[in-house]
Amino acid sequence: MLPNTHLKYTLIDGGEDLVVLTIKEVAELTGITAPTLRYYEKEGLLPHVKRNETGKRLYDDEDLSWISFVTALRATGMPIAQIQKYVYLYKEGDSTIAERKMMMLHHKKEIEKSIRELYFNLDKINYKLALYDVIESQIERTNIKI
Amino acid sequence: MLPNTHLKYTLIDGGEDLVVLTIKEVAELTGITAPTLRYYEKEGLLPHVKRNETGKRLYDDEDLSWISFVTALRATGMPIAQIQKYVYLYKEGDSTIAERKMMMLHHKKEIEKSIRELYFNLDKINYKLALYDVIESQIERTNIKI
DNA sequence: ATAAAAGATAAAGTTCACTTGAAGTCAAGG
DNA sequence: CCTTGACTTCAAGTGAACTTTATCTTTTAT
Repeated sequence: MLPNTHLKYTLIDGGEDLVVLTIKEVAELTGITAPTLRYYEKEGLLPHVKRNETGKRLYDDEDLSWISFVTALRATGMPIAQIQKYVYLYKEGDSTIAERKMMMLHHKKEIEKSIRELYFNLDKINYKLALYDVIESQIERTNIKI
Repeated sequence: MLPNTHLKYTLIDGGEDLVVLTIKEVAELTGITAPTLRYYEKEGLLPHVKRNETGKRLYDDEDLSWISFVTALRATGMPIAQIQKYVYLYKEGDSTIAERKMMMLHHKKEIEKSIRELYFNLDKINYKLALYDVIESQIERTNIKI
């Protein structure tokens, strides 16, 4: 028996054992559904996800990093198309580092703008809540029961 | 000639002059397109928008307040359906004040959660940017030209 | 050995929030 | 007068991001 053949998801790669996960395990781990993982991959958001001999996806550490990164970009409102472009540049290699950095700088500014706008609008909600507090204290003072 | 008949958009209401705006003017003022204003009204997000004799919309101060409020709710991610519910409760009258306040408190918490999540993901982007800085300084040290 | 579970692809469907188009009415300017 | 532009309604269309369905293959468990 060859070493590690009893371990379902272990590959030998340059003498280094790499644990790989099935799509189901990644879905449970990340909270992203399997269909969405397949969709992201099809759209080119997840480069170099490997397959086993029969075509089933196997996710390694690097894939998990990509998923985490893509999730952060999505959660901060970056459109799929822009992430697509970023991954395309990444695949182009080191000559695109400057452009990728620019994209991230720009996105950082966008996130900061979103945060500022949320605070601004939160103020309006807080003002509304303050009005409700005034109404409540008026009701108390006048002894009106609801 | 009756007073004010030369002013297109002025009504006399309880001795008080109220300036009212056309949908086009409101669109320019708020940045919300006329179709969206109609859509919001149709969906019940804007109560008591008046019309002139021929059915054209006329927006007064109170309508502008509602638009501003609805805009703040939308910009902070409240779905149309929930704003609908809020306006429905508003129309029900004072007996729904407690529930409306609860909705706003809950929404405030959601906004605060969104802000926390944005900061959390902004950290990841900043980490990525830091990596790019490291790469750049490496390039400088080794005198590699791109 | 075989039934059930898990994975694959491709295409169609869903949801949300608008946006656009079609067709008609109304007011102002040349 | 009559054309132009701003309004109206209602219905259909759009785009983004998934999600679901159908059909087929592979793996796992009894």
